[in-house]
Amino acid sequence: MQKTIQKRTLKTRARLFTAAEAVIEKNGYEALRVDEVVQAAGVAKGTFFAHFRDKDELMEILIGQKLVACFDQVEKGPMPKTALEIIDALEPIHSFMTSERYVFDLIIRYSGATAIAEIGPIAMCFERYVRMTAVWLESAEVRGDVSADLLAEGVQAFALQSMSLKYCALHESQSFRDRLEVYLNAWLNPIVQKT
Amino acid sequence: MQKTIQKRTLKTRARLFTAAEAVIEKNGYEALRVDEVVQAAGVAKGTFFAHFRDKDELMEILIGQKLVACFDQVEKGPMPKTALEIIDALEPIHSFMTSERYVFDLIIRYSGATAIAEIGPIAMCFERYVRMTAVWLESAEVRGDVSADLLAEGVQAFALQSMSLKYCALHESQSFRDRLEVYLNAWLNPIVQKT
DNA sequence: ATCAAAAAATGACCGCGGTCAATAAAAAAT
DNA sequence: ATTTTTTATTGACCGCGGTCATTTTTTGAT
Repeated sequence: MQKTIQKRTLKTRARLFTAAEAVIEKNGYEALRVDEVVQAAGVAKGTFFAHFRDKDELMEILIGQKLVACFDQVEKGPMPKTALEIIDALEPIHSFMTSERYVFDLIIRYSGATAIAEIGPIAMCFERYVRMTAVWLESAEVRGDVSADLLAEGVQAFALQSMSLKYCALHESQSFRDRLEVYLNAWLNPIVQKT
Repeated sequence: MQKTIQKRTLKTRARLFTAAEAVIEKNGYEALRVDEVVQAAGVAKGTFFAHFRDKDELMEILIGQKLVACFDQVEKGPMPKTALEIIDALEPIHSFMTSERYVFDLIIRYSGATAIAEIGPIAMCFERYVRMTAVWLESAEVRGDVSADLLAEGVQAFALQSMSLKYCALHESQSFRDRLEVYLNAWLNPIVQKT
C-alpha cells in the first residue's frame, strides 16, 4: 500500500492556506467563505475538500496555529506565582480565544478529541493549557491539599466560565478579569477554619 | 400601533411544534430538517420562518422546555446537603444536557443572553441552575469563606467542564460522575492548613 | 354586506457547504 | 518512449437553511 504525495499537492495546499489567511485578514474568521478562498487560491471547489474534510477543519488548523503562537509567547514569560499573576500570564491566550464570538464557539466545539487517534490542534492546546498551568501551580503560593493537575483543570474550567459570561448580556457588568480573579482566589487560596 | 394576533397564527404555531416534536421523537434533535417539519405540519416553508427567526430558535425553545421539566423534577426532590448529594440531585439535568452531542453544543451556544432584552429559555435555565444550587449551598456542609452564589457558579463551571470532557476521547477513562465528584470535593470542601 | 387595511401564508429563489463521476497530471512499470 | 496505475483536480450538482415579493385570509370601519 503506497501513497506517494506529489509535490503539486503541497503547493496547492500552501496556496489554499495563504488564500485563507488573506481572506481572514480582511474580514475576520466568521465571514470566510470557501468559494472566496478557492477563487483566491485559483483552484476548483472540489480541490478544497480534497485537502480538508470540511470548512471547520481548515478553521481548526488556522485557529490552532494562532493559539500555539499565544502559548509560545506565554511560556517565554516568567513563571507566575500568584492567582493574579497567573491571570495576567494567561491573558494573551484568553484574549485570542475571545477575540471573535465565532472563534470562541469553534474552539469550544473542538476542545475535545473526537477520537484518540486524531487529536486536533485545538484539543492539543487544551491539554497544553492544563500541563503548563499545572507546572506553574507546582511552585506557586496556593493550597496544597489537592494536586497541581486538579488545580490546573479548575483554572481552565473557571477561565472558560468567565469567557462564556463575557458573551452573556446578563453578566456584562463585571469584567472578565475581575470575574476570573474572584474565581481563582476562591479556588486556589481558600480560607477555611478547621472544624 | 396595533398588532392583532389572529387565532389562526396560534393554530399554525401549535402544529409546527407538534410536528417538530414528532420528528425529534423519531430521529433525535440533530436529524431534524425544517422541510420535514413543515411538510408534517402541512404548511409552507416560509411560514416556518414567520414563526421562528431560524431553526435554532425552534430548537432552543424545544430543548429549553425539556430542560425546564428537568429542573422542575429536581426541585421536587429533597435538598442535598453534601457534594455527593448535590451531584446526584443534579443528575437529571446533566443527563439531558449530554443526551446528544448536538443538544449539548446548542445549549452551550445559547447559555448566554445575547441581549438583556431577550433572555432565551436556555439562558434562563443557566440562571436557574445557579440560583437553585446557591440555595442548596446556603445550608449545606460546605466551606463558608465565600458566598453561596460564588460556590454555585463554581459548581456550574465544574459541571460544564465534566460534561465537555465526556465528549473528549482523551479523558473517557474517568466517568462524568467520578470526575465531578473530585472537582466538587476540592471546590466545596477544601482542607487547608492555616499558615 | 362591502371595502380598505393589516396580518399571515406561500413557494420560487438564493447562498453556501459539501459530493462525486469524469478528467487531467504525475509516477511507476514495461 | 509508451503504457499502465496511482494521485490530484475539476465543476456540475445536491441538500438544506433562509429570504422576499406576491397572494390569501382576517379584521375592522363604513
